[in-house]
Amino acid sequence: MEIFTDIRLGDCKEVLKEYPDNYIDLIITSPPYADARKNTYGGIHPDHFVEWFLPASEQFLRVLKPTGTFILNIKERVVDGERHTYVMELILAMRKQGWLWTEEFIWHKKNSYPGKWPNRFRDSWERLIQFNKDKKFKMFQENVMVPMGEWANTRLKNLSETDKTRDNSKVGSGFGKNISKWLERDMAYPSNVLHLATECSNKNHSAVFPESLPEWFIKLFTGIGDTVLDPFMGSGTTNVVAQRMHRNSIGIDILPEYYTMAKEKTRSVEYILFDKRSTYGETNA
Amino acid sequence: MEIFTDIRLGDCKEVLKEYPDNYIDLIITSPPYADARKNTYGGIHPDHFVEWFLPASEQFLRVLKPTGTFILNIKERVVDGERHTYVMELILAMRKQGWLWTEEFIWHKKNSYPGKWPNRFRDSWERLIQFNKDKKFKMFQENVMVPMGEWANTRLKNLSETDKTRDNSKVGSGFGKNISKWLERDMAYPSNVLHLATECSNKNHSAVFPESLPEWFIKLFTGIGDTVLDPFMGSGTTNVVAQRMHRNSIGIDILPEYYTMAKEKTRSVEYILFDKRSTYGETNA
DNA sequence: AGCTCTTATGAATCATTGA
DNA sequence: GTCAATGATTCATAAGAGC
Repeated sequence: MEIFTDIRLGDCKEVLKEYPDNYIDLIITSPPYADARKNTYGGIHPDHFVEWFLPASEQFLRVLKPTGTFILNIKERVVDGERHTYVMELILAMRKQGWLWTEEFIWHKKNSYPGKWPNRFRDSWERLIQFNKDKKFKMFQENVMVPMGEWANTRLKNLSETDKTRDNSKVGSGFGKNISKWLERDMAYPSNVLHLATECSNKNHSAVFPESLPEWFIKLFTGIGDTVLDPFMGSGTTNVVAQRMHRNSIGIDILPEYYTMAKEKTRSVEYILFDKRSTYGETNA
Repeated sequence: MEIFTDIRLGDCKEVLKEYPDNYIDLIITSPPYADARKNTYGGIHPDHFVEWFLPASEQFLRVLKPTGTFILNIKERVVDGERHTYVMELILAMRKQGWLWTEEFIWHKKNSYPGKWPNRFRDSWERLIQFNKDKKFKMFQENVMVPMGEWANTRLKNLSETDKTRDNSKVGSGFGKNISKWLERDMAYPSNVLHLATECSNKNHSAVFPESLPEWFIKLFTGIGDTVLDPFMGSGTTNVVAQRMHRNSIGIDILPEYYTMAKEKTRSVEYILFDKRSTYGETNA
């Protein structure tokens, strides 16, 4: 199967006009946080973040399939001792635009930036806000099941003691079967809290997002051959991961440096995959 | 030192009118979630939650000291497949009332109940929203420091080798003193993500809140002899904890069952403490 | 190969200084 | 006075070095 990786230079709200309606399966992105990257993106002021973002999200709504999902990674900054309200205002405004606010995942950043301040602790979480066009959307929960670690040992033991008794007393019933399924299972569905470390390498890019983050959502919301969009791609992490997972992808960024970097990274992955395929092909096929 | 525990029956926005301005050091509460406890509290519809809450928060703002803090434990419900927006609307409305939205802590509920739904995973976090009256407020960060763990031992040893060199080269400087402080430390400041298990006992109360939750915030934001308020006390967990920690406390609930239960629990704690004191007194003093 | 040990650094925040 | 730049603070992770 052929898949494509479109790396585009330009403003996403303009570039996306070239794409048809209901075309994308998953949009996942981390826009430049308000005022956070003044040096690289020119600095959107927190007070103007919503009006800046809405024309883009309007295009996202148009190109997304009705069964598709939009995951927005964002966190409000502290401004003058308070958390700014632009994220909440954005969610309210996007609902008026027609989006459904389905869920909010928490990304717990285990290795958050150190520091000590008189009024607050280290900020070690970010929002992963899920929007949809329709109440019915694609979700492949079984693809992101996690091994039951210690959690299982303590929790399942407790459950099993009570339930095994009931199991014995109801031998042959459907209930018993359910319990045994539970016991045999060594994988569990995750919750809406993700524990991932930020990546410490990759000095080139100012907004590093660990590969496991897009990977998780691509597994959860798309199948092979589906199409993923990152409208603020930065160095193209999402596209690299999508390519590796055999998903089509589109990445857009307004900065030439990022465009070049992402082009480079996705190309090199192609080569690597090609090399591996040929190497492995000799021994396996 | 004498401390008091006031358990009151009534509507908090009315009862609080009896208390003076700038009187409370910490307000911590978990209001009846919109529509979540229809059977016990009469069910506030999500669409009317904000207008229902604002008269109460106005009183909270009045009775709180300028150096005090208000911690609101809340999570939006899923209504018709979407997360409802009443929490965000409440934050925006409370800021207009004069509150500062200082921070949002995440309570990660490690043992949230397992379950499976077609469109979402287990909800294993809640918001702990911090509001203040003033940018300058009391905070005793050192009271909630956490052990650094095994890993810290190795790391600190490693650091010391590098830093001792620097120390030697700058003998007598303030820098050297800093390093020695580092070496002696085995505790680290926490972040804004709290990992607590929910309590599974206490089936009587419909909004169970583990004792460690009020305990953490009482340690962080109050000293001995300060006054804590829980305006939707439920079974009185906050007051029991405050009493045990030698803080004055006020608990208010509109339901006679909770009033009675909280009266009972705070009284029995008094007795237990008294018993312990007399018993231990014989052997120790 | 598998360990342990070492080092660099990540979407941070606040107070102070300078323009 | 307002706004921008600089310095101080200090935790968890992974990549790299060493054995």
